[in-house]
Formats: sequence, C-alpha cells, structure tokens
Amino acid sequence: MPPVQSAFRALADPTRRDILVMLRDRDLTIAEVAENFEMTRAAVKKHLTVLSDGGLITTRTRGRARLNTLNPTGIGPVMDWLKYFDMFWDDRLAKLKSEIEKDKT
Amino acid sequence: MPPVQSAFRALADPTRRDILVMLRDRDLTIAEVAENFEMTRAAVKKHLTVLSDGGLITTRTRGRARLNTLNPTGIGPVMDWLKYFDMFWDDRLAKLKSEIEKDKT
DNA sequence: TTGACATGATACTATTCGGTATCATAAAAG
DNA sequence: CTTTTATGATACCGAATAGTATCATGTCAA
Repeated sequence: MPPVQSAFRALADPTRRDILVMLRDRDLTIAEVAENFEMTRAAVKKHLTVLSDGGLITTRTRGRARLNTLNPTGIGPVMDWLKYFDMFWDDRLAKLKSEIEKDKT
Repeated sequence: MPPVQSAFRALADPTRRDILVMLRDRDLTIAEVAENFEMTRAAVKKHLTVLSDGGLITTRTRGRARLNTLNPTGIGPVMDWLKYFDMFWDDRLAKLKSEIEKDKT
C-alpha cells in the first residue's frame, strides 16, 4: 500500500487518532495505551500495528515492554497531499468571503 | 458523526481523493466523474455522498444534472486536527536532524 | 528454574464498506 | 405526450475491518 494511503487509512479511525493524541505527551507501552480504552489489549495492539504501517508511530523494545513513539516524519505525505488542496481552497475561500462582502453592500 | 471524523473517513479512500483532485480543475456532474473510473455511476455516486457527508464537496442542481464542487471550508477541521501535531512533529523533526548532525561530527 | 507479567499471534465473529444490479423519479427534446 | 437522459434509491454480495478469546513466546524477579 502506498505510504499516503496507509497513512490516511490509519488516521480514519477515531480510536487511532486518540492514541496519537496520547502519544504526544509521552511514549507509552501497549498496556498503558490500552488502559485508556474499554477494549482488550489485543484490539489496541491491532490499532498500533495500523498506525505503524501508516508510518505514524515507531516502536522499540525495552525489556519485555514495547514502547510506542510518534514518528515525526510520518505525517509528511498526508500534509503534502492536503497542502495541494489547501492552496486552492485558500483561494476559493478568499473568493467566497469577497462574495459575502459584496452581498452585504 | 462528528465533522472531523466524517472528513477523515471520506479522505481514507483513494478513489475519493482522486475525485477531489478532479474537482480541483472544475465542477463536474456525476456522469462526468464516473467517466474517469472503471466502476458504475452508482458506485461513484456513493463516493460523492461520502465526500458530501464529510463536508469536502457541495452539490447543486442544474436542470436534470447535479454539479459537484469542492467545498473550500471542508478541509478546515482536518487541517486543524493535523496542525496540532504538526507543531509537535516539526519540533521532533528538528531534534532528529540535530541528532544526525551531531553524529556526523 | 519457576512463576509472573507484557507482548505476539492466530482463529473466529459481527459490522462496515466498496461495488453491482435494478427500478423509480425528474427534466430536456422532439 | 412520449422518449431520452441524468440522477436517486434500494437490495444484495464479497471483502475488509474492528473486536474478542485464546494460546504461545520472551523477559524480569525471586
């Protein structure tokens, strides 16, 4: 799966986005992430795998635990794709605003 | 479904992102969008509905045709959510780069 | 070594999703 | 009015997805 697709796919689930928010504060083990959800560790592990496939997190082993960390480069493809539209949408938005202004007068 | 969720959901499918790319050039009817894919108009229509639910496009009727247009404000919630990480990830990336530089010396 | 703990992996289930086929509705053309 | 064209809506199918349950593996501590 192309990087941009796996990343968008990973971001599409609210649980996974919540996990990313948690990891912003500090690195967490699977068990620590799972404490914050009402689902099994196995389910959380699956979400972490999807996030890893999407390049949004990296994992490293520390003893018998496994730490999950935000990947600083992971959001790149997503931002690049969106910025392509952002320019266009900024332009459109400006036109929209000027239309509204024109209607007011 | 909360706006940010329906928007991320809409962006998760490659066909729907391709549709957004097409609509960047000009507004298109359902039939015109469907010409570019090897699937039925009904399938394309479903994708357009998901994009509309996500606030990424708007539709207006012109006679018996229905024009699909990029919504300039639609990407807002998505960008806002991502920017929350972008700051953080920019910071991390800077640290990562400085680490690499340090290793070089 | 033995036991406890954290994770990995697999099989299984219910739901969602992408897609097709089909029929109904509405507008333009003659 | 009748026909054609563009879309709307619904039922259905197969694949992917999110989740659980269960068992295997590996590591820390005593």
